[in-house]
Amino acid sequence: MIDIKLIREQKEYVKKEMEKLFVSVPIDEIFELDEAKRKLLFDSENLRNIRKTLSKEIASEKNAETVSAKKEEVKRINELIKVQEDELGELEERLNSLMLNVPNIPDPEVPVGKDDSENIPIAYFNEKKKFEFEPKTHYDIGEKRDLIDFERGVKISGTRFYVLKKGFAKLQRALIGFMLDTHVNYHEYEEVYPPFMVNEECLTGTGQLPKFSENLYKDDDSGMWFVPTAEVPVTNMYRNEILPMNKLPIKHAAYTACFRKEQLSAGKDTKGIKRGHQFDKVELVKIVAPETAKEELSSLIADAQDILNRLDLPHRLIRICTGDLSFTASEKFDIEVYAPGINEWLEVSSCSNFGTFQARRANIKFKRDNNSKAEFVSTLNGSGLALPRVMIAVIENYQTKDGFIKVPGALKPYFGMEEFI
RNA sequence: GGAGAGAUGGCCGAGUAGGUCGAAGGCGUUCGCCUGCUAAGCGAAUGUAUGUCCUAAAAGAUGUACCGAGGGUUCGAAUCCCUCUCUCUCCGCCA
Repeated sequence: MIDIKLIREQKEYVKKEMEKLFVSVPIDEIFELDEAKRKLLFDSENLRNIRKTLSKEIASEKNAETVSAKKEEVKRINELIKVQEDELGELEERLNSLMLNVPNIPDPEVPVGKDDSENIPIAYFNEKKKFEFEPKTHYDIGEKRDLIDFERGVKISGTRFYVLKKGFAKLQRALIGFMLDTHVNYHEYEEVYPPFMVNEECLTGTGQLPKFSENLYKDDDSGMWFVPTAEVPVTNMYRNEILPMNKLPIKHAAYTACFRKEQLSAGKDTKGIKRGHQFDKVELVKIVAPETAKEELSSLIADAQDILNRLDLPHRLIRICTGDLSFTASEKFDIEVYAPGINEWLEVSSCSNFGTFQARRANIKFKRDNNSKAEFVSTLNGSGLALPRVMIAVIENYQTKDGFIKVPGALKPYFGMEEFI
């Protein structure tokens, strides 16, 4: 949520920023609702003040007639208050629901562009590998060697589910361990293992709700939601908290499964394990003082990239333009890894700075010292990394001519004596 | 799932014949004094949200709300009533 005061005091500026996002946002309507709300609030507060005074007078008044006269007066005032506050409640509800759908304001450095075609690849890392043979796709290798079972995945769950077997199941497990270990041992993140199911406030707090409910799984019985990313439970660990400055920055690395409905047109991205309803991910989450957010974003990106560097995988960094920013982000970079079999750049991480946008929704604050007032923190996160696509990259980049996978050096400790999958 | 107890400010903990309670007291914290330094002692300050006035802004002044959440009774509720949530203890069940 953006600060309503921005709309109140700099309406035209906010409108211009929203234009950069190429979305239509009812800023004028919000502005007017806010005006009306404040006026009503002022009036009803004045009435309450009068009521309070009268009530106190009743308490000390001796004369019975005066007492009952004043009681009648307060009753009349209460009726007025009731009318005003009903209206106020309605206004606030409308205002709030509109505000919850206002996206974050982009950072000034984000290039203006209408959609993903205007994202900018800003750097390439690690050479693409040269093959003396035509590299196969991960799904060809997986099916041929019985390392992925797509049919049984569909049988037990449905479309876009698969079963990893043997070496591939182990590879995923090794990658999870490797990623967590790297972030904890070399990048100073604190590992957390959060619930995979959360209450509704969490999804509102990080901004998935109310706008994106159609992409989330929910258990109607308990009212709990399956996490679409570890960002949700981990950021919300600090919901409604005021953190002391010396706790910041908080850096967490968390493994979770992620669940998304991914209501794509049938046939898109259906091959392989690139996009499923359930996937594993190691997520990096930071809670920081606002003035450090931009440098923390840089180091977060570097931490995510480090995984790919240690695996020696070719990848590139993409700067996301305004039109392709996610709802909650003020600035975002994607990391894409190259997979030679399917010949695609695959998004394995999306690193975002949310500024105070999520902190406002989730009410996460900090105090610079004991006497200073609480301010909103900035939150950031990025995948570190998404498992299926790193799997694809490892499988396809490390394949041998005869369909085996050479274990990358960084993963050796997780494979013991095995050199090939 | 069954039975009982409870939910007050950063923490502990008063406060039920409803009124002057945003809330005693203690601890902690901050600032000042004192002291060779530290401790002790003394003094002061110390919640959040939101509105209005003032200001270039901050500061400041002032209003309102908040004693788990929501609703009700009343002129008036932390205090009474209802619903819900959570925590603790005991029993049952279970990986």
